[in-house]
Amino acid sequence: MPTVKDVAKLAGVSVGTVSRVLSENKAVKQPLKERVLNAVEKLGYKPNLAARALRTNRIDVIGLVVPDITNPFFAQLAKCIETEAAKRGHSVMLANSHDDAATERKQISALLDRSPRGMVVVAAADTAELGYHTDVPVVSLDRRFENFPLVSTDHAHGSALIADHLYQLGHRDIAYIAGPQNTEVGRSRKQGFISRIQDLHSENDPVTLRTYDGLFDYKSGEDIGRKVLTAWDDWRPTAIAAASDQLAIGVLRVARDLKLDIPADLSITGFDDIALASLIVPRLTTIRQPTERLAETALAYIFSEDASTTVPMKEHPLKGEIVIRGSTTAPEK
Amino acid sequence: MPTVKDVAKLAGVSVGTVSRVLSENKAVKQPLKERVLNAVEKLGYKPNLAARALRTNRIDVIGLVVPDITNPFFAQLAKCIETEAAKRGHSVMLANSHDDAATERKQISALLDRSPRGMVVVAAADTAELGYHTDVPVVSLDRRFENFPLVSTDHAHGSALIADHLYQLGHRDIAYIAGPQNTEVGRSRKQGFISRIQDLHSENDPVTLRTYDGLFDYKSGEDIGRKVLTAWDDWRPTAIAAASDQLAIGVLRVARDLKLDIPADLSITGFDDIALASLIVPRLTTIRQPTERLAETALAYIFSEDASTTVPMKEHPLKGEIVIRGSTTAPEK
DNA sequence: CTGAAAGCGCTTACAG
DNA sequence: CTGAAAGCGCTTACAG
Repeated sequence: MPTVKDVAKLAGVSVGTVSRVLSENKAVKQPLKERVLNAVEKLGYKPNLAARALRTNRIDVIGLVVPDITNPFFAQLAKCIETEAAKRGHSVMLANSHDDAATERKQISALLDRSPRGMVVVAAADTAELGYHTDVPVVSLDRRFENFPLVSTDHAHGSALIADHLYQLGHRDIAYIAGPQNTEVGRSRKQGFISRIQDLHSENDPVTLRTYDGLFDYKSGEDIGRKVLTAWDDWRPTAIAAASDQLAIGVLRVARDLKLDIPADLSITGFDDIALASLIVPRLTTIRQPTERLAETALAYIFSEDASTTVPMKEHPLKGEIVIRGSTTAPEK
Repeated sequence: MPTVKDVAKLAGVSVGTVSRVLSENKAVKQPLKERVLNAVEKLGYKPNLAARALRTNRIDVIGLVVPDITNPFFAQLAKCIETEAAKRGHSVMLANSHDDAATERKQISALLDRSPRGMVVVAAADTAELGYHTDVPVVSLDRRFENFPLVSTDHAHGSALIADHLYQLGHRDIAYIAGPQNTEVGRSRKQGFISRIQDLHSENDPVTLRTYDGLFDYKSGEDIGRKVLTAWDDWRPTAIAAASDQLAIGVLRVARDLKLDIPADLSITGFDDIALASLIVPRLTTIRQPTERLAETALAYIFSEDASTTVPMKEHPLKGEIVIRGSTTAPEK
């Protein structure tokens, strides 16, 4: 592998000049610059990234920690982060926390040890405190990690869109299956839904809402869905709003087992718009998270001055949009 | 950040000794070793990975290039690779090739520039030649990249298991939806299926098999499924075997649109056993790929002597197993 | 068994 | 505008 030295020799300049040509580009005059570039070309020179990293104490890598890359939403997010990072010539280092605080901590410090340019973390649900003092800019994505700035969708807003949609269709008996209440995401989605329903509710035209807390996964959807749907002698919702697509799909599954016709007998909504949402039957009405913009915003922060100057980031959550598909309709009279 | 120097000073030894304690461990006598370890502890010393990389020309990182991390099977694979790498103290650098040869090439050389310990690549479908000459051990996973050693499932074997299963259920009119025929995976699965059916076929008890070529994705399943299922006046399969779960799920979707009862009217099978396969209704009969063992084998190769000595790897594909679920049953008389 | 020293390949003040 | 030189933090022959 050729080094700066080889390039310098071939171009008849000093290594400093080679280095300058390869970076600042200014300063160096045209004739020299050209000779260097030619030598680089001829030798197929590629800078040794480790040496550069040692010198500059910085590496063109973004660390990314997600709870589970197998979760379609996180995979989507990871893909967008990778794309955004690539735009800036950075690679991404991926680790799974398995939604476990201890593993998360281990993974984060493993990545931090490599002194990446920045760090994006989608926090584990049960994240614990662990006081980092690092120069690496860290940003939370989707779920807040510690008290690092958070880039996320406006969950309450998304939930309100769903509430509006169901209300407008005529639903007045609604069940809400919430995500884990030890997560900000779970809480804001639930809160946003409840408070919009409260706004819509009136004495003349009352809305009955029952909420159930679960996790974000399929299984939770199945379990809670079964509970809700087999207690019909008591009370019967005409619509179930779930805090995630995976929950919604779990509910859908149970509903089908129970021979219900979706959406005729029961409307179902999700949240996230994972790829699968439009592949199941019926297609799922849901909230589309702006994943590209989330990734873009997270990386923009990392590369911004603010990240290094400890200026707290202005957090303005990004709006999602409602995607109305076949899983919702007006309730039967 | 403390350095070896600081540790050495505090422990009253030379930096060489510190380094030795941190690596070889042998050689250094107990009393000194202890002092060093104490100093490390007290200072919270962590080695500078860039410096180490510069010196050893090696970094504890595995590069991983997949066509699309959003594809559930690749996500599964990535997760297992990450887990295996972590066991050996390595991090994973992830890149998506978007199933495009040019992007793949770019991503691979970007990762190679960082001189990782090894490189795992799940090739893009339309991979092109690009003659790498690198010291980094490269291994192909699932789909062969160039002529690097391949770790994969025995696709033909898996397909044969499906063929056996359908035949034993009594199916004699079968459609096979193949994956892309410009990929080894697509070809072996198709070939394995066809040849097993040919073995089963006899004059007295003939089997009719029609094959259709597509991609591995949902959409292809929908498109081809529709074509096959709406041409029933001509010929009617009682079972459709698809070359991937995603294809199968696409077929399932169309079948439902056409008011078919699965499996009563039509049996459907997939391949891969992605998480989704057991979440849809009905659950999908499919071939489970041994993802953990695939990841394990790929990394074992990278860390083996063979990888550096250019000894060609013995490629023995790993057997998958059939998972029989609700999407298959005996055909109606 | 341990220390002193060289050197990995860069970048960047410092002169001129 | 360009060169000579120091130094980033390690590891590893080389002596002793």
